[in-house]
Amino acid sequence: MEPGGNRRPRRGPGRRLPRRPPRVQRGHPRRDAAARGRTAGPLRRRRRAPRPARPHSGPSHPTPRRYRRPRHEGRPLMETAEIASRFLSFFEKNGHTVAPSASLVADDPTLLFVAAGMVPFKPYFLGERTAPYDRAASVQKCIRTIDIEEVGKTSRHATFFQMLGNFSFGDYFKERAIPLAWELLTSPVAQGGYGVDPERLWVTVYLDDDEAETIWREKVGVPAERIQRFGVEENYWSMGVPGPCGPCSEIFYDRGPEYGAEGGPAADEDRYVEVWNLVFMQYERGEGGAKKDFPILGDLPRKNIDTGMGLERLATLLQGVDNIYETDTLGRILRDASERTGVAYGDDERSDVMLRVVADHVRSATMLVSDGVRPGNEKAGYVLRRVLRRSIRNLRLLSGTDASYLHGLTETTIGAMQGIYPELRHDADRIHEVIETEEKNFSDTLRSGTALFGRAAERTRSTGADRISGADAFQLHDTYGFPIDLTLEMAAEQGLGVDEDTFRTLMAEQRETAKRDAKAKKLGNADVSVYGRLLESAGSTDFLGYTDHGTESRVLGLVVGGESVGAASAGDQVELVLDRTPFYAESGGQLADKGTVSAPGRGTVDVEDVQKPVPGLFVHRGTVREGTIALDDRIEAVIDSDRRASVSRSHSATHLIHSALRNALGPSTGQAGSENQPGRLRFDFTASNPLATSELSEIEDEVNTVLSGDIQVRDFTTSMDEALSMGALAMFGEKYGDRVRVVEMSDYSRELCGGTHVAATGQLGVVKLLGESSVGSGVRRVEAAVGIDAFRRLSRESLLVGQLSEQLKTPREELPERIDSLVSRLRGAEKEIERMRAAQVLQAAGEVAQNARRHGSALLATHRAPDGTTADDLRRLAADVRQRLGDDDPVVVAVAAVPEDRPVVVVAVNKQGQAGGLKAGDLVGLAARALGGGGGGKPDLAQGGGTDASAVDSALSAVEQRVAQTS
RNA sequence: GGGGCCAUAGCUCAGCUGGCAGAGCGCCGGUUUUGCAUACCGGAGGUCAGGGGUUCGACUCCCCUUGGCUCCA
Repeated sequence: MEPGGNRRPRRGPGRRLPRRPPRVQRGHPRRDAAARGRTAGPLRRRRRAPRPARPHSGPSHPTPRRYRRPRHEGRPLMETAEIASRFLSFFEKNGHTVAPSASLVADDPTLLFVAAGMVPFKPYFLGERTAPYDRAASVQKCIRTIDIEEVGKTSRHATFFQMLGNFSFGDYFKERAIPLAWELLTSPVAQGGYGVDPERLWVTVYLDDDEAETIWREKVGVPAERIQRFGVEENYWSMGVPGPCGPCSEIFYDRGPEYGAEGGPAADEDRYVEVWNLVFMQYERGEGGAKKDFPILGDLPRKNIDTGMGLERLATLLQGVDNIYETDTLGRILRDASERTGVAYGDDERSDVMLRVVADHVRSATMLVSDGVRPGNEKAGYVLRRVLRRSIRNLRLLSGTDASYLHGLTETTIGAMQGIYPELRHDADRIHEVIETEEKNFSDTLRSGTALFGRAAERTRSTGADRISGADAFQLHDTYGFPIDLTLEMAAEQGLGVDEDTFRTLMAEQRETAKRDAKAKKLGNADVSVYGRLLESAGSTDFLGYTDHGTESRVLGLVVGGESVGAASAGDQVELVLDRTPFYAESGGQLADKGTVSAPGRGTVDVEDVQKPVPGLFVHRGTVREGTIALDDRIEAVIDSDRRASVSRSHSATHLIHSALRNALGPSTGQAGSENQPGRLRFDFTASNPLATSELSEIEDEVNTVLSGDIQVRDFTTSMDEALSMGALAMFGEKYGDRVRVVEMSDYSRELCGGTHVAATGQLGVVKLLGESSVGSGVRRVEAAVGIDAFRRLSRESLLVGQLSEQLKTPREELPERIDSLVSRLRGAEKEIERMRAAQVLQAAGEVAQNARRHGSALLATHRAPDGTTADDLRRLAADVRQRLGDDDPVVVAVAAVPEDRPVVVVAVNKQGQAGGLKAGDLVGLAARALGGGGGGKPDLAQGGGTDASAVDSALSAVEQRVAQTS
């Protein structure tokens, strides 16, 4: 850490750095170091020496804000949106289906986010699902946070990026993928290509992939000297599990001699930058220990193509700028951050890094929120929180103030990105709200953290140390979320250091325990592969439950204790996979059906739960009630129809409540989860404030009015686009482009939904909201009873009110006022009693004081108050008597009583008494021991007690003895 | 998934090794009559999140539940 803190990096004359000269004139430009990334070390060590102070440039001359525009003057700049649309139309022209970007939140439970362009297509490559097309192309949003610390320090690390990719599912292979990529890159701009100079392109192929090399040389015409061979590390792809694998071929761009040595990608990674990676899924790989050491089982029956080209990186090259942060989109955000904070870009490496971090993080946060992620303490929400808080922190460092720039920057980000993602504009209000709420939460954290820091600093100084301990710094970070860089900075401001080594050790320890734990958890996860294999052998389960409550079917899979078995017998916990099923598997908040699966004459299974551990596979969990059940058995599957009907009522009610909520709170209210049980439902939604009671009853009223209209409930299947254009509500993470099921209740409610519903809303009977509560920050929950359960509840409550009315002899409508008045009268009466009792106790004070006896110089007053006198009263009495006896002589007052069944004793001693060695605590301890207990307090007033109520008098005389001895 | 912390007046929070539940702001009343939070005096306001335990005695110690904050994965 540098002395003096770094709160205002650009302030202070010594820090001002000269603007960089244009890059071509630089012998060994600083940016090259940045481009070299991780190998270059922390940036601040590469800072140049400051230039002498600039000549005085006149009064009231504002600091010029400089931002280096991309170096493209004189030729048209191809904007990122244009690069993306060219990519898609090129492949569309070549027979590809354009697939819209999937949500950043991965459909795959093993992944936190979509981190590569091929993720949405993974099921097709793995053969889990049949692709609806042979060829596809996409621009895919991606989030990757592993390198979050590198962001801004290198030319290409970002937490959010977009991948251009074309995919072939058993259709074309190398012979077509290679020329297509080349054609798009090199064909002239006027003809829809990117117009890259072919002379600047190099390619690499895998060690033994002669086939690819031949295509490059003969079909494309790349000279042999610009083709290089790379090994497993760079040019071989596999997923680390059995499945497809194969060689890759990459296209590199030569940025020119000023960036490094000649000799192709093998020689210099900074000069030759990777542009496009073509993956040829050619072989089937087997089980293997190490990641690069596995057996090849043979050729894949259907070979696939998966390619990926980083949109930001391509834009960097096509726009002739130095790094991804200076391209049109990120550059716009960066420039905005620079203007808002008043910190010029290009002046100082450290503030440049911060500006880049802000640009990247604000963009990531905006995109994440748009895809439905909310800041939280785990998983996706935590990643979002981290990037948001890092941006706020960096903005504060840059501007040197606590001012908020996030709203404006988010707005700029939406403007910069809406060309590719028009939904951002539509979601703008919600995005702003989420981000600003988090900003406020972070401020609260910082405020309380600052107070805690102050205490830690005080503690440090009081022990004479000059460094805040690592444990304190870690506690601030771990428990209170107070960032370590802030601790360092504030410590420096107070002339203190921080024990960073210990801090790091503690951090490493925490990481270790979390990892160990995650590993232990893996054991439970391992059996997911069982279901993968089942899906492979059995195929997707046919779901008949929308229309049928029972069907004949066949047992295709049987799992006991996580292992596939051939048969199970009575008492076994089993998991069944059927050919087809009427059982609804828990999803979309709707609980699973229950029922039975029986093989006539052989055995019966009670089905308790149904889940889809992998998409498409229904797993029926239950217990074999009698007989046996075996693979290939012909069975009868029947669901519990009453339960189903009840759950369906809840689900339909959920849709009505959803609509009513949106009508009441506005369209930014989104569903955040739900659970439909028989007769009861729970609906979570986004809202920053609690619902007023009046709003709740309005919503309830609206729902019941609508349902009594007995609207037909209709469902149909359509395309996602069609559904959205009809205004159907979709949860986040819904797969775009797929066929979707829509459930509609005339124009009142229309939602994408896979669940089961009633035929008409009249079947719901009545919906009763039971209450509203908070689930977490920004998310609230309503619960409701539906149908007969709702009726019974209302009926019970009505009965209860009747009972109250009778007991209080008050008409029902007047109950609230009646209770109010009863409560306040009761309180008044209690206070009066308290007051009177205290007065009564104190009445004795005069007499007690008069009866004080003298022991030597000391005055001792003892008194046994009547039973029922409380400890509070005894204290008042003792203090009162002590005061009456004055300060002239040493005074001891000992009073005792039995408030309930156990005796209490209080001793008061005045100043002189204490000076003479009479301590209330000691005396009371003496008395309390006589009572069979203990006691304590302060030297002037102490209290004790015991269990033996008959010993009160001897307790008081024990005090008297001691006083007599001492005085 | 695994840790850490917190819950006290309407709000923000103090409350030490268990012994009388507090401050600031806000609110109400009075005096003052005002240059951007006017000053002064007085007052009301508490199931110390809920439940159990230890103890003569629990806001304080232990356990459970609920809610919130936070870190790591």
